[in-house]
Order: sequence, then C-alpha cells, then structure tokens
Amino acid sequence: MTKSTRSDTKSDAAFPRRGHDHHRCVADALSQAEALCAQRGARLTEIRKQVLALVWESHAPIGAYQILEKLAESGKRPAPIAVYRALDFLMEQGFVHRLASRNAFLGCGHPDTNHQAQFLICDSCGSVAELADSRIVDAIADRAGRSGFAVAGHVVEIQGTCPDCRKAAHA
Amino acid sequence: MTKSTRSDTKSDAAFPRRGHDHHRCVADALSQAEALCAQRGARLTEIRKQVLALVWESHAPIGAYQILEKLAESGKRPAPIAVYRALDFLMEQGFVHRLASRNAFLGCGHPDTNHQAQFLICDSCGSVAELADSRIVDAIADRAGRSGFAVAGHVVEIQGTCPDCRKAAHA
DNA sequence: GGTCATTTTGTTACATTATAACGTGACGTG
DNA sequence: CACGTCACGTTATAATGTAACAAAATGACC
Repeated sequence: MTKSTRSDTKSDAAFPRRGHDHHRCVADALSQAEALCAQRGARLTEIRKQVLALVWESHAPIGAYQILEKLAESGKRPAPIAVYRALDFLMEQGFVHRLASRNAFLGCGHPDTNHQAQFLICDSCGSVAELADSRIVDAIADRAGRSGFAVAGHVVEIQGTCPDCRKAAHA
Repeated sequence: MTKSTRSDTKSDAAFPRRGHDHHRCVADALSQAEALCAQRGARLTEIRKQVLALVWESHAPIGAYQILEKLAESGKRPAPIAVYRALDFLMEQGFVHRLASRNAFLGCGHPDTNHQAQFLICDSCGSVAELADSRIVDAIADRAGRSGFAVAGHVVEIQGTCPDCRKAAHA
C-alpha cells in the first residue's frame, strides 16, 4: 500500500488538488481500510464498505441522510440507523471523521495512525483540509494543563476561504 | 459595571468556582447586556432577556429545547423558532456562545469584547470554561496562513475532565 | 397624533439529524 | 452443533433546527 497518490501536494495536509485522480483516491481508501480491518480483526461488512466508499466519493463532507439517498439510488434503502451504525464503526476505526460544526462526515486521510485532527473548512466551496498540527495540539494541551484540565479529545474546525476560492474571488 | 464577581478566579478564564454567588452572576450578565444594547441601539426585548437569563441561570451549556421547557414553566410556551431567534440575536450580540459539539448554548463571559472563544468542556460534570487563548489562536492563524487559507472563524472545543472532577475521581 | 418603514413576534407547518428498543440472522469458537 | 457475540433489520420516535407568511410592536418623521 502506497500513499503516494494522496501525499503529492506541496504542503502537508492541504486541500485535495482539483483534478486529481479521485477514483484512485477512493480505491486506495477502501483497500487501506480492508487491510487495517484484517490486521485488527474488525469486520468491514458490505454496508460499512459502501458507506465508506460513498463518504470518500463525495470528497467533501457528506451528511448521513445524503449517504442514505445515495444508497437508495443503488437499489436498497436502509433505515437511517444502519447508516449511523456504519458511520460509528468507521469513526471507531479512524476511517472517517465527523465535522461537528456541519453535522457531516469526511474520509480520514491517515486512518493508520491514531490521531486528533483539525480541519480547515471552506465556506465557499465546501472543501476540507485535514490537519495534524502539533503547534495547535501543543497550545491546547498547554492551556488545558494550566487550568488543571485533563484533555481527552478536541474539536478544532476552522471556517474560512480556501486558496482556490480566494483566487477565484480576486479574478 | 464591575466584573469583579466573575473575574476572581486564580487563573484567567477558568471554571466557575463552586459555591459562587450565582444569582449575582446572572444579574450582572443581564445588566451588562442591557447596557451594551443601549450603547449599540439593539433591542433587548422581553423574550431575549428571558432566554439570556435562562442560559445564565443554568451556568452550564443548555439546549434550545431545555430553554423552551423552562419558559413553559414560567407560563408561556413559545414556538421553538422563538427561542432560536432569541439565541441568534444573543449570539450576534456576543452575549451567548454555541457549542457545536453539544448543540448547546452558554453565556459569554466577555460580551463587551469581540472575540473568538475556545472551550474546555468537562465530560463528567458538564461544566465549561471559556478561553481566549492567544497561543491557540496564533497557531491556528499560522497554520491556516501556510495553507493559503483565510480564516473567518473557528470552533475549538476541548473535551476532558475538569480539575474538580479529577480531584473527586482520585478520592 | 398619524403615517410609514422596519423590526420583532406569533402561528403553522415542516425539515433535518439522530437514537431507542427489540427481534433476527450471521459468524466464529469450543 | 450449541453457544455467545456481533451485526443487521424493522419500527417507531426523539431531538434539533427552519421556512413561510401574517400580525403586532417600535421608532422616525412629518
């Protein structure tokens, strides 16, 4: 398993490049998930695989009910809870992130490492960059520590305008 | 208007002290809001004032429908949208924050200054500390800048265990 | 005071997001 | 092949949040 197709951006963890090979991108995510599940003894069942694929195909945050709609297009219409159960599993495995500020889900770019991610969310085009920024994490840990607060997790979601949309706005 | 009753904790922006004069705390928030609205030419109407009072009385994040229930106890049961409209106004004015990770609302401790807050949220007791931490903000601004991303706002919500609950757990 | 524009609220209906409860089937293990 | 566990199906409902439009309150101006 190579990650080369997803790591060829100039800065680490930036926005997906427009025009990248997205079909490949989805396929990589699926096969990586299969490999990790095999390692971990977790079961990547059909519906879980389908939900993971749909999350990745969108390549932007997607809502649970949007996933449901897409599943319905493929012939079956599971109950909402089936989608949420699949998403819960995928989040436990670290294959998917949830954006609390949007009630939406997003494929994780680094499912192999246990990490707390941060997100840059473009208000204009909806695209998202996943970060693993140590300075942000350190600043949080430090500030919490000074308050005597034991950190278990965090939600860091930064709204604004992505580089592409800024360029488009200037034109 | 003095802020002394809310700024007498040993570290800045920490958790509210247990046993503080909460009635005073609510009254201060209300009178400060009234003063700011007068300055700004904004109208702190009855329902807005009531919602603000209820948010402060809880002194922990409170849901929109919990507010609705409490209003119903006081005789009237407005439609949900009335509560959301009041909350929208209070957020515009900076009197109230919303916790995206909890779908809940919280009185702002510094309504006079325009700021982006961060939050420490205790999983155990539900109490919340509001922060205005420059290192966290700087780290976010810096990382976003390196990606060419223009920051408009952020959600920073840190889950974990507050000092009081840690002490209780050790006992 | 009366008129007007604007803001706020009321009313009704609905949309969106998420979970509870319980039964059934699939799967692996001894 | 019996058992326990995990996953899924089914039904119903909870929780959160908005749209659309009418009515009332407010403030500015004449």
